[in-house]
Amino acid sequence: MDYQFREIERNWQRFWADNSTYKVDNNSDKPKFYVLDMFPYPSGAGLHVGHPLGYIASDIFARYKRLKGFNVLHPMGYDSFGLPAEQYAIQTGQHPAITTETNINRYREQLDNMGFSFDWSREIRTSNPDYYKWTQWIFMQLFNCWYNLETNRAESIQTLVNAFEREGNKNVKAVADEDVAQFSAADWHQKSEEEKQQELLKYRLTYLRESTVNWCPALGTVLANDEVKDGFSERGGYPVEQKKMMQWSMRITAYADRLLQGLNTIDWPEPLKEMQRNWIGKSVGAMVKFGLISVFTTRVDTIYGASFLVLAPEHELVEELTTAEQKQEIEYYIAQTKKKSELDRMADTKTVSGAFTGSYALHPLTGEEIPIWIADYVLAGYGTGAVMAVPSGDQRDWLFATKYNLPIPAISDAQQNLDQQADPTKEGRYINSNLINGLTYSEAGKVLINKLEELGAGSGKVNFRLRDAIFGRQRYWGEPVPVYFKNGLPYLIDESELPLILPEVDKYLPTESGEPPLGRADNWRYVPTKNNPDNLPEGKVLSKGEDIGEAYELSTMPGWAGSSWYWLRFMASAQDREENSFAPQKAIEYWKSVDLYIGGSEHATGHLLYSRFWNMFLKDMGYVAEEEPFKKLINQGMIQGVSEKIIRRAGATNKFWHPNKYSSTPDGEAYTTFYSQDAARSLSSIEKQELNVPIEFCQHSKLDVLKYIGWQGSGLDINQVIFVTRDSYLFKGMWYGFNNEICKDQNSYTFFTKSDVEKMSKSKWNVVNPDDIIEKYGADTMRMYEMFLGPLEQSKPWNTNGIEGVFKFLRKFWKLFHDDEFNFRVSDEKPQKAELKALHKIIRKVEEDVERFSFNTSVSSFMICVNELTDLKCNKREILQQLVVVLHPYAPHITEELWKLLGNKAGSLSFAAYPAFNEEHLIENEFAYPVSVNGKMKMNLNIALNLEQAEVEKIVLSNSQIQHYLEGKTPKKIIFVKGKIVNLVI
RNA sequence: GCGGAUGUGGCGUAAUUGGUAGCCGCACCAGACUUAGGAUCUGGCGCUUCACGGCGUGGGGGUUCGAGUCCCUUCAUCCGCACCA
Repeated sequence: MDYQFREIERNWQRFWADNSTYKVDNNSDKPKFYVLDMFPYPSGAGLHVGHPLGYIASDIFARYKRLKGFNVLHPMGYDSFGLPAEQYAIQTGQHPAITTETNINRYREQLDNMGFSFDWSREIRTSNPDYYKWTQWIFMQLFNCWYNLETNRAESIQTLVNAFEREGNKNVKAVADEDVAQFSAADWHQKSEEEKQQELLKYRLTYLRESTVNWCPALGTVLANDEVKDGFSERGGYPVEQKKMMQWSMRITAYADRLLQGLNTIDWPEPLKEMQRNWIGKSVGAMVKFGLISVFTTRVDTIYGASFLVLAPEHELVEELTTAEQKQEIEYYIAQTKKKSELDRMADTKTVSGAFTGSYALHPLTGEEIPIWIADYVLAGYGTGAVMAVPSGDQRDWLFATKYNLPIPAISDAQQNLDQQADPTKEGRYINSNLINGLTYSEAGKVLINKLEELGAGSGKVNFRLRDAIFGRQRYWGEPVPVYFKNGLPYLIDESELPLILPEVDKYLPTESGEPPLGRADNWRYVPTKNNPDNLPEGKVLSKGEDIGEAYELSTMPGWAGSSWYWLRFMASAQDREENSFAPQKAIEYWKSVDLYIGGSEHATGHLLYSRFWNMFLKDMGYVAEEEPFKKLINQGMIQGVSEKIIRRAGATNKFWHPNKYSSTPDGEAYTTFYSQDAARSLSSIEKQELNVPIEFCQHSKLDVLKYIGWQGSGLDINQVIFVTRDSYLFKGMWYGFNNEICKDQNSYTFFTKSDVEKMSKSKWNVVNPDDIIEKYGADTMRMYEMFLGPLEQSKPWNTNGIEGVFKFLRKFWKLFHDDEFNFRVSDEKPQKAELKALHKIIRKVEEDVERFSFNTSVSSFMICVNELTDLKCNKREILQQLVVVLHPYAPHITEELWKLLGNKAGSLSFAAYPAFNEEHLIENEFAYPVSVNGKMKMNLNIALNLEQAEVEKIVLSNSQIQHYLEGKTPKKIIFVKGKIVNLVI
């Protein structure tokens, strides 16, 4: 039999499943290794060839590590809560759980097709109650904790209550809401229960607060900052506006510094770390009080140049500060600002505008009165929403001062051209700066901060750009928040009552009164078992609005909740999940953290930041073993689609004209024609349109015109289509005169298409389905080809054209060990030197490549290896036995089959030891290596290794490169190491 | 505007990390076998030149015996952030 890849692959996939080959145990003497993929959201479109790229890479690594003797955890699951299933539910009424289930089954089928070595016994779905039970549980832990800056970790809220009872909050150093007022122990004791809860809410790590949120009216929900791109929602691209709402938030800002510091301890791509650093946005500066108004500045040294203050139009003091005369102007300006969309405001960064409030503030150091303005270049959301304007040092302040004729005092002797622009220099010495006159930048800061602290007018302060994460979503298909309300205050349900199951609703839309969809659920009320002796009798169902119990929270958790801890759940084996924890402590101690995480960089400021945050919190609580969840991270590049387009004259219908030789149609406008790309260029004046054609009709930018015409989507009638040309020789196998012959039954016809790299999408007809590729070439070929395409981390377009090369390689490999009748045949003779050399070259190469994730070069090397063995007509058992192990991570099916044919036990390859590399087999007769002269310079020397020393010296002396260094002298000494020259002394 | 990355044949890429630039594959060309080839095998394939040779890693400059690789400068493309005080 020839290489029957489909049969081989199906058999092995069944074998692996039937034997649970890749089920992993939490108890093992072997060293552990945890390889994780970013689990997918199961969308309705299924997987295209771009999706598995990362999975293939991680699978190669996981299989490689297994062969190397590691106990490898390599799980997979589904991030199955999310918007698309809900949007679909709104349109069709189909329950999102059903949609999700269908999609998951489809995903699973596709994933199984590719021969991945996932331990499916550990599969998770974030929308399953036994999973989200623990998502809710973590939410509760966060709610029950506050962040103590003294110990720099999260602590139980009880320790905070104790402190309040003992001495109030004056010595409490916590990350908390900004509006916490000081109170004593006595004050605390006087507070009512509600007031106490109200106060504690300001400290909890999940909290409810009125805050400005990104509201997306089209989606009917709030969005987190990372879910908004350029003023539009990431999903769907709907406009997003700012709105004040009562919202759940997570106090991620408490971890800002640790999230920043931790980046230095993990092996992640530098660009991704940089993105997180920018997102966290730490800036070190000072808080300064100008009377009532606090400002944040990173350049406190420029304080003497502050000639006015600017507030954000939304600043809370604006109304108070506005004088009667200025009222109209200020109100007008605020109205104008509101009208400007987020986009306009971002686009226009060149001009500044503002209005004077009429009030003045006292400069804390000079005591001078300086005017207070408002302007929209100051953001309400950053710092204090107010800045001290230093026009000589900041370009925006300079523009503003110039426009409104405000003073621009120089503050440094190094500042230049202040009439042209601001000069933010840190050089020179300060002038006009009283306290710091004559000092340099590095000296000034301390002096000023000391003085400000002494005056009680300011202090050093670190500011972060990172905002707390909005946690509620006004949607149905998400985890219910395990909270009920009593007298308007949130309380946790009892832990024993988890999971709080998502209720059924009649529709997936907001209620008439504008509440989230959960407002439609009957009986969505908490009946506290402890507090309420009249607990509901069994079986009793409350009708809507019936007043028993307390109202549950109506919003659900955001999409990122379930994915912020899922790698921990995988640590629990299937039977461990019965236990009363998200994962047994023993399992967590064993697996610790993810050793290799592969996924897209689009999660840089979302998932990857939230996950680190939750992990750090759980570390503080002692639930996880390590501070950072993902030790090494690799971003696989995106695989884009290549769409093929034909260009035709607008309104063209049935007639094809091959335009290569002519610049106009045979009889002018009467012809409706399709043009090639080249023709389109030369005919740029004619109105034309681009049409996507299905890529399966194209190869190497050539369109199979007949297939295209026969395709329904072309809208053409094959019996009506006419080809016209005068250049009959252009067309192989057919002749078309100028006489409009009807085109039928022709084999080939060359029409070029224009290729564009775009995202894969149905509407572009450029989606490549992995199932089709596997059907035609097999999963092994597809796996290797995806790796062969280029470096893993690089984005690249998918191009099916080259896949034949990889396919040929596998078939060649197969045939090498089969005779002409396709019987498996190996020779038991001892391998020759050349054969061993080919083998050991690939052993070393693959080991090096896999360790540095350079999978593409390995595939090339495999091809070279098989070419060499083919030339040697090598079919030695000993060679194959080892070669198969090396190739296995890349092409698991064919290698398992050959392993079995070699007489090994089926399935034992998966854990066979990796063959040892032996350098002796690689020693070559001649090679180049670097040599130094006087221990310094290096040059390359080609020497036959088995020459006598004297002969080597002869070569040295005749080498022109070396002569250059010897300057005509004879070397005094030639230093050999292991028979090689390494240094020449002259 | 700030930050990051990338630039090598017709195409995807490779280069022992400063040492013969272009491995491997696609496409293309020629040949063999064949009734046939969208099968298989063999050979060729950076540009230029009949040839010897010359020129070549976006452009310009530098360091070095030697630069795709290091330094400076410039251009182009992509990504991220964007009035962050």
